[in-house]
Amino acid sequence: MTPVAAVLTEERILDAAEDVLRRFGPAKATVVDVAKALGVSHGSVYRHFPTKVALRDAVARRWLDRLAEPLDPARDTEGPAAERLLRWLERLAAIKQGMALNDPELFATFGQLTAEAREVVAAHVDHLAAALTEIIADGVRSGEFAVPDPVPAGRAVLHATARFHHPLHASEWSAPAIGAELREVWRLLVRGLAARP
Amino acid sequence: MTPVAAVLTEERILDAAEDVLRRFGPAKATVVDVAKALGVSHGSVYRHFPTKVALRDAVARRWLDRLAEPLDPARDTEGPAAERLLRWLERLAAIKQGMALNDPELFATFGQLTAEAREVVAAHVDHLAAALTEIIADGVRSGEFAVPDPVPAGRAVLHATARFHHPLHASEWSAPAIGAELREVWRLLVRGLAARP
DNA sequence: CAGCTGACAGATTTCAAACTTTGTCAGCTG
DNA sequence: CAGCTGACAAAGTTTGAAATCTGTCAGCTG
Repeated sequence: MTPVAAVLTEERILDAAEDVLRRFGPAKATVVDVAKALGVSHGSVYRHFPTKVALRDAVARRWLDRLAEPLDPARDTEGPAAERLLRWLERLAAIKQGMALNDPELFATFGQLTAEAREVVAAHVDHLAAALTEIIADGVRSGEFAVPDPVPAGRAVLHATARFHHPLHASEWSAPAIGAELREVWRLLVRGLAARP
Repeated sequence: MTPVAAVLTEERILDAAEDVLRRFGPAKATVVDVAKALGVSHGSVYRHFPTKVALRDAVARRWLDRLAEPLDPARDTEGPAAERLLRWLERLAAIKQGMALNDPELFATFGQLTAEAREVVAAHVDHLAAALTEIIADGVRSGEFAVPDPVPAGRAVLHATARFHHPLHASEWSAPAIGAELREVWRLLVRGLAARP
């Protein structure tokens, strides 16, 4: 919708594609729409991205990276690891649930990529599991937690809380008790991670 | 396919409807198909079930009950509660995963009912949570577990293992590591349930 | 007269033809 | 001559008319 005559960079294409996805959703967005928004022919878009799928993946990658930024464990180092873990899980849930509310079409795109088991989503999941592993390893270092290996523990915590952040469960997030349910699972998990006295 | 002239009971209609659902799936099965299989007009089916949805729910109810039978905690009382819990979770996962493989159309019906949040599925989930609560309460009685209230704990364990039995996650069940992942989550959960020395 | 039938209205689904989109590439253009 | 265009084939989607399905009910039948 802004056919400005400027160099056609990957950056500009991604911006336009994200906008088109946000407005039309994954089902209706087309490469022609993206080209139209840039004021070029759709053939030009194919000079920068080999397929529509590659373009969509690139949009998702950028956008999942942006989204995961506030989940860097280095950003919250106050208090016991158990509490940092709860805050992290609640932040993740809030991010996903907020996206589902405020950006339903981009969220639907994310859901589709997850259903298709795209590599970009696997990378995002690995990133989240690594953040959990970091918090758990930190708890082990301080003597608060005692697990043989923080890596599978991190993955297990992510799996055990799938209901609260996995896009497949989005329809369950409107239940009023969902926050209490997350805390109940967290309670069990931190007792499981905790060192014996 | 067996137009035997006999009394038209709810039982016989449910049998026929289950068969039709199994063969055609939730998307293509019609009330006319069910009537045809019974050798009656579709109007007759409506004398016994008010709507197609009610008929489908009744088939699902009967079939979920049958399916949950081997999950009665009274059927496995050997050994520590922690191990009974693992066996129960593995049995649940095996039942769901086996159904997805052997009866894909009925499983798809179940998935649809879950997505639509039908009451019949809520009852099934309550039943499963109650079974978990029973195993946990048993562990508390024997001093093996120490939780303030086994009821929310049972629900939390069911939620934390959603990835391994919830129909939304069916596509993830073909991963070879899925069994190990379940045991990893279980390990964390039983440590969380366990009494302090 | 209890239980089934079959005709019916309105809603939903199917199907095939028309149209749109994807991905390629020969050639134009600044 | 790097980068873009626009015409094209194959694949996929939309559309609307025809067919089917759902749910009702007056009347038939054993």
